[in-house]
Amino acid sequence: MRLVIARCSVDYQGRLAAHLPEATRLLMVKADGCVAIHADGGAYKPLNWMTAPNVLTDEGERWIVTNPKGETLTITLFEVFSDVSHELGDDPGLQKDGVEAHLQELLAAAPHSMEDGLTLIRREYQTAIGPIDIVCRDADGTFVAIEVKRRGEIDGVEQLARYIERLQLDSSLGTIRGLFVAQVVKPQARVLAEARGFRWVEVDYDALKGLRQDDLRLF
Amino acid sequence: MRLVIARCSVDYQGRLAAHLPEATRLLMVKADGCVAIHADGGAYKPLNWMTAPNVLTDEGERWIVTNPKGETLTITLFEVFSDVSHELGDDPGLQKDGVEAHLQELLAAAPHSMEDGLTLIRREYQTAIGPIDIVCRDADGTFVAIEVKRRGEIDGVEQLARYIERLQLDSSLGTIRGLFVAQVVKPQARVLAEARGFRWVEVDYDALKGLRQDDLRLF
DNA sequence: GACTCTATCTCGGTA
DNA sequence: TACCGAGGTAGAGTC
Repeated sequence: MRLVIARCSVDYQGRLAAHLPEATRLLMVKADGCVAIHADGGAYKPLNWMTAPNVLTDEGERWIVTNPKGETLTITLFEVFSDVSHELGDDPGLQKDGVEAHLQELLAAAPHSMEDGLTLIRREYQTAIGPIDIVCRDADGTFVAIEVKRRGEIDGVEQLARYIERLQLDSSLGTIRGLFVAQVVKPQARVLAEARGFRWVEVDYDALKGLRQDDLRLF
Repeated sequence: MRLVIARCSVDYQGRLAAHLPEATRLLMVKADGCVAIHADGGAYKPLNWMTAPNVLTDEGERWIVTNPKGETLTITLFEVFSDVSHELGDDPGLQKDGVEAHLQELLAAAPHSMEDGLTLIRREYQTAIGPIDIVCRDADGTFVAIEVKRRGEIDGVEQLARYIERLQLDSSLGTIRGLFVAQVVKPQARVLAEARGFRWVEVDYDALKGLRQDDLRLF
């Protein structure tokens, strides 16, 4: 990684046209060729950038970055205050915990935590307008389409409505009802879900993790 | 701005939990207090970060960043390779050209490029739930509500559906039909638009710009 | 301040 | 590879 602090102006021509007037900024060049131009505020997005793959031509007082799509980033350097390079090596990467995918996985492994008597049919059930998170069958044998969110808001309910509408058209599953599951279901989402005839349930992520721990201990 | 290159590990506890194992990375601290941790690849998003407002406690081998929402970022430093600071000052900011606003402007100036026989009624037509990008009248005198996107995806179709539903309630415009316009309309969005009874059209931004040039030459 | 929508989104997954 | 959805989305504009 190369870090240059310099007074510079920048022009980008590509998906849009953009210009940065002369000022002092940080130029960051990563090992994979990515270039980012940062000001001293406004995290974390750079003012301007170019993503890999690209080619950096360093003519000293002018850098020209081009990529295969024909986009160009032109940096004109007026004064360089600092220029340091350091080899960082590969990064082992970020370990995340608590995202929607994980929540969905835990729920699929324990459908009863959403509603008594549910049995899993399938995760990521494909339709023409996208996958339904979880499909189950309830105690009466009725199909239940389940939308999982970390935060249950209106657009999640709409998503579920679309899927069910679609399923009714495409398939011969008979009656399908909707179930909206989230760690927190916002008031507006509750109202809309009920208006659409869907049940909604709040689930506890940490309790689910505990459940999973118990499962692991059993086997 | 302070730039530290160090072997470190990082933990974030907040909207989710995340952990970065020990490795060499760039730590960027901006004048407004924002902290970002970058690896030597990947545009332009940091591996981990904390946005302002926050408080950085520098205990030498351990940095603890906390914000008013109760989120914490803990950075443990094992070895520091470089540590430079530089005052950048305020940035004049980015000047952009060529985003959705511009596309909308070009289309409003040339409604026939979306559909033959359209005449412009109004741009940014206000409703209780937000503005409709463009409202036109077609050859038969029917009102047409138009949603403009650079990339036409499902969200945009839903947005159009909400506006039209709202318009039908609020106004006495009679029948209103929807038109979904984008440079690219994704397959799922096509399916949903058709299911909702909306036409969809793909338009060419560069051709529209050419059109505008021609107009300018005429006057 | 709360809400809405855009983005040169980025990033990861999958067909 | 292209497409699609999630995001600690961030950031800008509006009410």
